[in-house]
Amino acid sequence: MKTTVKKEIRVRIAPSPTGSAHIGTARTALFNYLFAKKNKGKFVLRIEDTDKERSEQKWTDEILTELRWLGIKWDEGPDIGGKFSPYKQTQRMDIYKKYLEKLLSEKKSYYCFCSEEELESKRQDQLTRGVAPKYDGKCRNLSEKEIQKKISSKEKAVIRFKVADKKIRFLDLIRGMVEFNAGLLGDVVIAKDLGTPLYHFAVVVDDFEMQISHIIRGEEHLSNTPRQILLQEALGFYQPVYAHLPLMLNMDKSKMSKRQGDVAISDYHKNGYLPEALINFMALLGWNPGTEKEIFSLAKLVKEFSIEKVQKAGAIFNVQRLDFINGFYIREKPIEKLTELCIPYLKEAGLLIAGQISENKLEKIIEVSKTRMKKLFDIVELSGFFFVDKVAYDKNLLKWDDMKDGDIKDALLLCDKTLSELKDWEIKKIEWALMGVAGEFNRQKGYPEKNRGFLLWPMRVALSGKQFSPSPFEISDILGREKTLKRIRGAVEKL
RNA sequence: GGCCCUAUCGUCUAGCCUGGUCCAGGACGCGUGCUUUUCAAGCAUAAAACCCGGGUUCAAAUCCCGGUAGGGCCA
Repeated sequence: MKTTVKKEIRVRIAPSPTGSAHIGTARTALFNYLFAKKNKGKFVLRIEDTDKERSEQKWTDEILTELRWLGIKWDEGPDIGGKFSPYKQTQRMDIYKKYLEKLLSEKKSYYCFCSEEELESKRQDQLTRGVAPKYDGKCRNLSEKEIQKKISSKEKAVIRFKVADKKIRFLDLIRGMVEFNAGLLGDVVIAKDLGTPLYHFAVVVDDFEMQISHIIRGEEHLSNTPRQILLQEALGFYQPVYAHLPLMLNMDKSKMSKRQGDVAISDYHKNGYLPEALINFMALLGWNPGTEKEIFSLAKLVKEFSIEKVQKAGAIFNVQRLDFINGFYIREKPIEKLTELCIPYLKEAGLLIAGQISENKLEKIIEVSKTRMKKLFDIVELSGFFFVDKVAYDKNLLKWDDMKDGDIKDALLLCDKTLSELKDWEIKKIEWALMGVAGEFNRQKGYPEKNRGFLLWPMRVALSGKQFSPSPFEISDILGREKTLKRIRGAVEKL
């Protein structure tokens, strides 16, 4: 067995463009990227589009877009130097054909003429007998004559690989020694014909041709590994080093799926998760530096990463934790940057119309809202009331504690009066003025003196129309005198 | 069904290799308190776990064996 490990570290991810780029692809990409950068190696992106029917260019484009968004850069692959080949399988068919012919001529694989129905009935039979279903090797030893005859009479055929009946052991960087009994597998179909290789065959060839040194991929591929190793041996290839990453799981511990939440990277992108937050979160799903540090930039991850510290067990993709990390990164963002990021969401919601609001004011809005944001999209709900002319709300919301209706009105009238008399419309002055009259208001009404809610809650609701919002001072400051007074008077009229 | 992988608070995990410092540490979430007009943020604080059963040992989360459970792959 050749286990010549390549000196140069080269890793890859090999997504199929058959649907929206999956979050699992992002995680695998991240770990490959970290491993490559950590070891001064190369990270290769290969698009596996052997499945011609289901592969589409738009999905390839999406993979590229989302990986770029995440900041995971590949060193070789599509779009590097404007070239797409040699990393697109559909453009490499002659290579697969060459190896397929080699295997065939060396009798390491063979044409199989068994029909679907025949195989299916055998399978059922094996199942009912309680035996593991596997191909019985019927076409394994057909004579050259028989083969030629069947081919010339255009009988439908596939190409099978002779799977040796032996034990396959390999070292997995994460799991240690793993052992399989290949004999249980049965001869596997590696191509429909010379021009149509199947996944298991194409990966093996590509990984060799691209001189991949380490194959870091999801655990779902663990049981595919022995047959790939056998194929490598048959073709005289070296054996790359394997590392199988723990899976990302649904809440019920099954493999992450659409049914139970978002699985497309673009879903997270669109909802306003920050790439750095998603990266940080995903890295910590299955990896831990062994310290109590939890916030890592991509660059820091590269520094600290080591594949030995990767966990073996699958990890539940806990959105609550992602939200926390995302909120953390949002709060850390410089305000100009954060504003820039929020603008598309406000525009999309029809709240922000170009030129209608000054940049400075917009930044203030984002600033007072950001502690409540878990994701960028939240800004719409959080700050909508700043952008509209009239706020709609139930008048019962104006009531603080056990306030009487008349008192709510008086509170609002007092706010109106106090603010109307205010000379400079500045946040601190607004606050001082209102705080200055709050105590007296409570005394007159017989409310506990220090509970300013009796004055401020009705005002805050009048301004925001919301149960939760920034303080009335912050809102007044941003809204400006005219709008503030208008909203307060609007509330009075409701009562 | 067969094969393989996995197993520490509800969740992500530290500790396990090199047994004692672990009546198990951190974080999210949840509870409480402080701050406070609200919510959020911030700060403080509580509750919360070694899958089970044997063994080895003076001593086991840590080593060994056997179960159990969950997951993946194959079809």
